[in-house]
Amino acid sequence: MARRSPERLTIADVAEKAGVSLSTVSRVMNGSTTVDAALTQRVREAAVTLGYTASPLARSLVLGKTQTVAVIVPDLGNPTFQGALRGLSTGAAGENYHVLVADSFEDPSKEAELAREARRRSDGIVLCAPRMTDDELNELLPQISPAVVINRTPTSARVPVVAADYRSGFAQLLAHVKDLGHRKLLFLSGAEGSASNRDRLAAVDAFRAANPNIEISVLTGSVNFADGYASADDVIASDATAVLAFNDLVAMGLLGALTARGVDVPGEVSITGFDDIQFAQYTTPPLTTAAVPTPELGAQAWARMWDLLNGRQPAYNLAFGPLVVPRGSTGRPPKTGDDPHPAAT
Amino acid sequence: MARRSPERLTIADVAEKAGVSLSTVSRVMNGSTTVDAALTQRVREAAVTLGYTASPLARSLVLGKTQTVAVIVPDLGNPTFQGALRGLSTGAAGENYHVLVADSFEDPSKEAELAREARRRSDGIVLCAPRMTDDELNELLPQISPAVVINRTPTSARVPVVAADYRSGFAQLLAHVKDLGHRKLLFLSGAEGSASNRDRLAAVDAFRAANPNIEISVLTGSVNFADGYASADDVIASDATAVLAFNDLVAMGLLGALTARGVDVPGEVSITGFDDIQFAQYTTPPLTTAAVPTPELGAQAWARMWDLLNGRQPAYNLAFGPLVVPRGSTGRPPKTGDDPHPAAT
DNA sequence: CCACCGTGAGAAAACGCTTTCTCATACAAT
DNA sequence: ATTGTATGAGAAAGCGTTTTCTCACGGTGG
Repeated sequence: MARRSPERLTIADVAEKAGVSLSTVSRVMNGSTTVDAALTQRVREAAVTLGYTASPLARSLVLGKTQTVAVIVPDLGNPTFQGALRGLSTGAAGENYHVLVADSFEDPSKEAELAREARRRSDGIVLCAPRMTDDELNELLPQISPAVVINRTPTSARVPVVAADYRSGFAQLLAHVKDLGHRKLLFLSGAEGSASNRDRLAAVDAFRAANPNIEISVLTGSVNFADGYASADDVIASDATAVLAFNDLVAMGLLGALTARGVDVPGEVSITGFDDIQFAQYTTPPLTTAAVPTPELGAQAWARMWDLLNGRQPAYNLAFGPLVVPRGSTGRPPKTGDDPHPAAT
Repeated sequence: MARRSPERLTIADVAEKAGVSLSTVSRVMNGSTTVDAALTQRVREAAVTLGYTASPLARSLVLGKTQTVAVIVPDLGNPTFQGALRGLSTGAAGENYHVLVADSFEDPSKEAELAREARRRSDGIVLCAPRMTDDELNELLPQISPAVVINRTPTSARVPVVAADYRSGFAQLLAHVKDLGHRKLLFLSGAEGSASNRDRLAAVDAFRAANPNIEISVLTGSVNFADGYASADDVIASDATAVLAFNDLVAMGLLGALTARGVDVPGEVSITGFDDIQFAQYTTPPLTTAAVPTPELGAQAWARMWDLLNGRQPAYNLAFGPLVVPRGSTGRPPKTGDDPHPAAT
């Protein structure tokens, strides 16, 4: 709240100074035409010399809108959500909207309450809650409407969705390593029950069905650097020739650990990430990954929120098809005797 | 604002259901002891069955506080501010405070107005405004009090400051490359007038005075990847053997460009960054840099804001002395005939 | 010349809460 | 029995706006 020591400036002060009633000042400030030109002028001057601006709080209370949207993210440290936040913030700023941000710290049990509370302080919610259950989500969404959901599609609630198509992106990555000749794959999957993880697993299942001769094992629970780093031993123990990490963070952690152990990438093991965060191109070797335009995700989320706020039918749901960016971390598998399908040289 | 379609639930509804007056409900909700136990119970039950929670807006208006702090950052895409935002958000969440975030897009002319507007919607401002002039800052700070400033020290206004000591950090980096034997240095400086850039320049000046035999040239205006990448030609044209980039982003961009041109790092040119962002250790070669604990910066900023909000004397100002993390991107300079002080082999 | 109407400005209600003020009740003290 | 004092609850006054309602004024038409 603004300082109250120098007696907060109120609309009454302006009215007094201009010699008119409160109502007239309000009318002038809100651009009502039904005010005499001379009075308008007087009020304007009074407001300027006093340095008056209406209290957003009082306006919000009577107008029933806060000029604010809230974003719920599971982890502010995650580049994906940073990108989305940035895109959203840019869009909101363009319409003079403010952004309230809340970090749920990957705790699905907090997300709903966080969202409800944030909703009361804002005009709408942009929700990134990959780990919340479908039931919770379906129950929550009607309560916090208007809402826009990022990176998952609620089963029942009708709500605008902006997402990266993790399934198709992951399918492309699988095809990429298959084309390179890998026949023994390992997927370092993310958090159990995370929506985008389910999408990746769906791609794995489809791939398995289509390629019975290719073996894919799954190791679960890797979402960040440390997890990737810690998985190195398991990766080595499996004798997979290609490891598909849940995301770039995991891939980079794994890459670091493997390099430290003297494992050659991609000579002995190929690694892929996901997201194409700004830094993926600077690893050693540069990381093959699937590119997700996160700021655009945020921008599109804002576009839909803006439609909603203006009572318009929001634009179509959107799924960005990630593009595979082949870089140095993937290559042909090492030639070993037990390769059932040796690549033609 | 919450939905008004299903007739927003108000304190009057609870009062009616419990058969008491509004005042009593309010007293119960705010933990006043002067309410009969039986009534308290009735009110509690009514509130729960109705699912009532007081409107934060109305409370804010009458209480004069919003339970919200605002952060102004110059660029949400910059890892330094992301880290600070994260640390701050964590601290605020711990006290049930909310965080409003505004991105000034590196535009100093917007920062002041952004801060003033944000201040009116919050109880305090955490300001990262490295490029605002001292005069503007000194004028602004009293208007938005309580405020905490990150990464610069206002000349006149008395305000808590939490900062990384860029000068000492940069001095250490200079010493590091000097010790390696470099005698011809290049500083890719940041935005003219940025506070943390001035600090680095101060370190350069002191270093020059102390080491007249070492040549340091300065190239100005690099703050991100692209700038670093674009500076490659200038870097090659200067025949410096060590380049100190403004920050890790610039260093990584430069590194990428030099690698692409076939320049050996650190064989031909050594490179240092600044900040030690999470990704600096994954470049090729890993980046020598000075580590700044950005989340801690945010956490400490919150601690001071919290003191301020509670009318306490805020904790001492804090300057984190960054630590040099020597990695692969720096090494001994190449031996050339014109080296006046060839390193002993 | 009077009734009527449009124009524009002030008074007052509303937004949903907190808190002070006021008052009724009950109990202890004289 | 009567005054005094806790105790606890309701009435009402804000907090700073917007907006509806009301009304005064001056000009037009009959």
